[in-house]
Amino acid sequence: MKRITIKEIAQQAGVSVGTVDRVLHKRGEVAEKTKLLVLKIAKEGNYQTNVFARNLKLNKTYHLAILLPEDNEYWKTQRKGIEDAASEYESLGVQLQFYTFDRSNRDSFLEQSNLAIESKPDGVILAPIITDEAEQICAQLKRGDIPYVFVDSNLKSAEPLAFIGQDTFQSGYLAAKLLNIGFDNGHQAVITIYTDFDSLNKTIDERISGFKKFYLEQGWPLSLISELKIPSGFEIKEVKEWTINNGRLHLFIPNSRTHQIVKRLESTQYEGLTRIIGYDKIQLNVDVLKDNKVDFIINQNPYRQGYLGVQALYKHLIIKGEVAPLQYMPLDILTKENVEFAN
Amino acid sequence: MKRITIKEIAQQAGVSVGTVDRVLHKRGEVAEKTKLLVLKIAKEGNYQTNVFARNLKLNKTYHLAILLPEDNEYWKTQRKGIEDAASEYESLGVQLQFYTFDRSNRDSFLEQSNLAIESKPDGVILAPIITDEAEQICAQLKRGDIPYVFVDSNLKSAEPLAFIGQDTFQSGYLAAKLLNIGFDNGHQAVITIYTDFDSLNKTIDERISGFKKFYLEQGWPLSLISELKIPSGFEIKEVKEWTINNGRLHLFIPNSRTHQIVKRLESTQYEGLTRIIGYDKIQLNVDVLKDNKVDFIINQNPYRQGYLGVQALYKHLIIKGEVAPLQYMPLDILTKENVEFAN
DNA sequence: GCTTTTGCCGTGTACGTTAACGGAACTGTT
DNA sequence: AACAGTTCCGTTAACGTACACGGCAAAAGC
Repeated sequence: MKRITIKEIAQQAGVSVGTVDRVLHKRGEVAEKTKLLVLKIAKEGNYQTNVFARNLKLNKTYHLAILLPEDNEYWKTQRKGIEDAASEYESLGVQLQFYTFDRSNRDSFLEQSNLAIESKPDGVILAPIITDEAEQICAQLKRGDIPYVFVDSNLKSAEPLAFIGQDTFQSGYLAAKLLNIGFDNGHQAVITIYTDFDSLNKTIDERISGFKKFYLEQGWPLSLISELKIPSGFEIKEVKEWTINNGRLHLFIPNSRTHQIVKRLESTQYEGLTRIIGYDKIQLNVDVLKDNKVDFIINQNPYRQGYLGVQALYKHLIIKGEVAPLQYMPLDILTKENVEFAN
Repeated sequence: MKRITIKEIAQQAGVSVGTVDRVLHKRGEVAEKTKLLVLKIAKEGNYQTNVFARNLKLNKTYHLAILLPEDNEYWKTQRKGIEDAASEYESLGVQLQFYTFDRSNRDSFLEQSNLAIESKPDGVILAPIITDEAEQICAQLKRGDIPYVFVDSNLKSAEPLAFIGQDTFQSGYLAAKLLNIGFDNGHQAVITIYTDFDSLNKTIDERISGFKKFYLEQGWPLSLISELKIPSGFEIKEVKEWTINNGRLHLFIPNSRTHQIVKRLESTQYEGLTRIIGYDKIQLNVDVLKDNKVDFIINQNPYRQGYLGVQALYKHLIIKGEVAPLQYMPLDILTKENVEFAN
């Protein structure tokens, strides 16, 4: 299907390209009658603006502000995806500006957000993990008509251009299932929680809720599930006590510190049979996975999240096309056997 | 980092844009001395051709020939990914032309391939599942300087612009692992093979090899593994005989017909305990997965394969950027719990 | 010496869109 | 009738690249 140009529209309508342009851009100053005529011809002629011509003319560089933490490999991978996407789109005028905040510090988030906003970006990618403050910031962005994309966590009320991340509740549900494959009866499980770290985190809560839901649905008593609260500088002596009845233990680690727990189990020379599941394909977790010390890792595809974040803004800003508002990452199950092929 | 334009290069070199253009396009007719000067300035000025300007000028539509089978949902999903990608890139001049062949018929492949080549496409996406003929075709494409991308299966010798698909061997290995989770000793397994269908298929062979490798590595006797050859219009009476010793059976279905096998098991009222794994997230398999009649499905991400195939050619033809030659799909493990989030 | 060939280079136009600018035609006011 | 204000529209110059075309000089040919 061939596409018509504004010049052709102008010819057919008996007006000039300037008029056609005013109609198509809703810049006013055109008689209702001619406006309708132009629109009619445009529609019939399958008019779509030529992306190349538009961007050549505008000759704009698109500044994307990236508002993320950087404290671990998960976030670094997320950044890597963003950088790779940006370098692909570099020739199309996409440029990045990173603003890094400390996710245990609300003020640092606000400070960096304000810096980002002051830079008057064309689009923003952010992880709204500090919810209240993120809502404030998004309200500001909305007022300034700056599109923003969420990665990692969602904040439905803030109505982002797109959310890119995982269904955390369901991932916990899946974790419970995987821990119980091959066992017909409900099994004892321990959830490890870092008191100084996970307690502020909605994501962790949702994973745990999903985990419990599985036990409920199976008709297993929730008393099977214990929560091990771990303060900073922890010891896992308590693990032994929880496994006396049958010597087998299920460990659900709802954050990315699986490797730490495993190391601790080793140092306390725990010998009961265990099945362990954790989150995030960071190198230390991959190591323990390959060593058969962890059975499953659920991957959040941080690289892809970052990549898709940039792509969403690219589509919105440059192509001016539709963007899927909800882009759920798959609930990737990683084992020793397939971890090499995960991204 | 700002980018220089050919006009600026021309100015600095004291020549005209025409000369700069001749240098950059290696069209000759320019003195060695000025050529070197121009290249030097271009390099120092970080020259990159403006994608918008180039494509506006060229005003080309890029015709991609898609050479795939269409006999089942797997291939249809693959096509869907291709179509979606193409519609995203439509405004950039990407157009598709489908050529559908019957994968059990060499001649139909050759016929469609030749049609595709005669259409003088700018790029080709194909599944080289009929290996010998595919090599012929690729040789022709190479002679015509037409870039081609492989999806689904690879053919290393043909040196495609990119291969996009799964490591089939490793996927079989993974399947064996998943079937044996929770069992410390080697377990009896049955592999189902469609004699009229799978026998020509290299992919199936590799999956089975990978499956066996797992047993070997565990030190389990290969005699545990039986192969059930299924002719057209099959009956699965034999299944019962293979499970008398302990009543538990592992089923490995190395193709996408898992749902058929399950239906047969039901109709023969087989009551032994089974764990079943198959391939491909087609609706019928999703149904039996959700019904708890199948434990795992390994997904090949056909949608993503198709999407990435178009993207690879887009990058090569329009952006003129680098394309990763080996793009392995993750070995996606699907269960009842996460199948909704797979793509 | 002249013409012809060759090597090298500049000019000009077009691709489709955008938006500033200016101007014609019309309306309303004094 | 003169003027200002409003509404509507056309003209034009970019944006950076690609390439056809023509042209000038030096080298080659007779």
